[in-house]
Amino acid sequence: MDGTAERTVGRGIIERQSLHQEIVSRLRDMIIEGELQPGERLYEIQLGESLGVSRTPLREALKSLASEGLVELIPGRGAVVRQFTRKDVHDMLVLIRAMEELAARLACEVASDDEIRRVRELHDRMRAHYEAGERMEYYRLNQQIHTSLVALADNPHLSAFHATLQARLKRIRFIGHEGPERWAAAMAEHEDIVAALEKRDVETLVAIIGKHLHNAWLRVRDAV
Amino acid sequence: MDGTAERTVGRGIIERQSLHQEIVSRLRDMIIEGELQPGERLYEIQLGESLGVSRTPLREALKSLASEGLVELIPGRGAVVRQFTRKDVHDMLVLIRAMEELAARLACEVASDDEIRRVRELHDRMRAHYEAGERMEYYRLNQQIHTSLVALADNPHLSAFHATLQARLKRIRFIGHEGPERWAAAMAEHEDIVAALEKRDVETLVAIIGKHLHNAWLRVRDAV
DNA sequence: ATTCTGTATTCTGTATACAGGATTATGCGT
DNA sequence: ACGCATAATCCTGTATACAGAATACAGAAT
Repeated sequence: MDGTAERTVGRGIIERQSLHQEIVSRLRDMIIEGELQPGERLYEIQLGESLGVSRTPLREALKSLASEGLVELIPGRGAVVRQFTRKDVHDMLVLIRAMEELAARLACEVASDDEIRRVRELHDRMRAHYEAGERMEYYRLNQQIHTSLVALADNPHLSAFHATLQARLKRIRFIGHEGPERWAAAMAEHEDIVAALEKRDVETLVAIIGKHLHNAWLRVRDAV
Repeated sequence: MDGTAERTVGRGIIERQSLHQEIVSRLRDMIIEGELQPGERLYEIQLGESLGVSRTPLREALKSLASEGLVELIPGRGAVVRQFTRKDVHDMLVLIRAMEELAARLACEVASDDEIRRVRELHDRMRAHYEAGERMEYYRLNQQIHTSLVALADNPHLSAFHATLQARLKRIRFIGHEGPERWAAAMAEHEDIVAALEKRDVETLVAIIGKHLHNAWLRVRDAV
C-alpha cells in the first residue's frame, strides 16, 4: 500500500495534527476497543503495514503509549498490550476517585454557572440515551461528563492524569455496566452528582462521587 | 565518538537496562538538574552526539519524555524543554497534595510496622543532614521520603503518577527551600508527619501533609 | 519418547539516507 | 538604511538498511 497517499487523504489539506499523534490515537483506540487484546504482542512490521506506516514512527508511538501505560515494553522483545490485574483495576479506581473528588472540590469553587449548565446539558442528553436504551451513546456521554467535570476544576495536569487513567479503565468499565438495575443505579448517581454540582454543595458532591466510584468497583470487579 | 564502545563500557557485561531507558533517564536528569534549561530547543543531531546515540533512539526517548510532560513536542519543529508557569506549579502542588493525602490514608491502613520503621530511618538520616547543613543530601532524602511514603500505600499507579509529578516539580522545589527559617519549618513538618504515621493517626497525618504541601507552595511561589 | 544442541529464521534495536518544511542569510529594490 | 523576496542551510519526519538478539525448528544423543 502507498502510505503517503493514504496519509494525505486521511489528513486532508490542512494538517490537523501530527502523524505521531494520529498513530498514537489510532493505537489507543484499537487497544481500548479490544481490537488489540491484552497480552497480545505487537509486531512492528505487521502492525506498521496495517496502519500504512513504517517502523520508525510506529516505534515512536509505542514509546508514548508505554508512558501512558497502555503498552508494556519488554527490552529486546518488543511491545505487548498491557493487561491489568484485578488489583490494578481496584488501584486505578481508588486513584480516579481521589482525582474526581479533588476535581469536585475545585469545581465548586471555580466553575462558572455557564460551565455547570453545559454539564447539565450533557447529563440530560445522556439520560435520553439511557431511556432509549442506547448503551453505546450513553456510555460515550458518561465518559464525557466525567471528563467535563474534571475540566471544571481548571487544572490541566489533573485533567491529563485523569484522562490517561480513564483510557486505561475504559474497556473494563464498559464491560461493567451490564444489567438493568446496576445501570439504573449508575444513572441515579449521576443525577445526584449534577444536582449537587448545581447547588455547589461540595460535601454532598464529594460523597456521591466517592459512592459512585466505589459502586463502579462493585460493578466491574466480577468482570476482571 | 564511537557510540558502541561508550555504551558497552557504560552498561558493563550484564545489560542492566535498555538503552532507551538509559537515554530517558539521562535526559530526565539533565532537565531536572537544569543542564537543559526550560524553553531550550533540543536539536536532535547535536543532543544525540553529546549522548553518543543516533537520532532514532533519541527521538524515541523524546516521545517518552513528552508523555511524561518534561518536554514539549511542536510538530514540524521538534522538541523543547517544557517550562511551567506559576499556575502550572500551583496546579501540580494541589494535585500532588491530593495524591499524598490519599497515600497517607491508604498507608495507615496497609503499611507494615517494618515499612514505617524504614521511613523513620530515612527521616532520621535526613535530620542528620539537616543539622549538618548538607542541603543536597537533605533534599535527596526529602524526595525519597515522600516517594517511600507514597509507596506505603501499595498502589503502583499512584506511585507512578506521583513520581512523574515529582520529577516535574523537582527543580522548582529545590529552589524553594532557600532560607533557614523556611527550611526549619519544613523539617518540623516532616517530624510531625513521621510521628503521625507511626501512630497511624490518619486525620492528623492527612492534615499535616496538607499543610506541608500548602507551605511548599508558599515556599516556592516567589521562585517561579 | 524426550531433551539437548546447533542452525535457520524472525524480530528488535540502531544507524543512515532521503524528502520536505522551517529558518536564516543574502541581495535587490525602494 | 530598511523591507521584501529569493536562495541557501539546517532541521525534522519518515523510510530503509544492517547488526545482533530472541525464537523456532530440526536432528542427534540419551
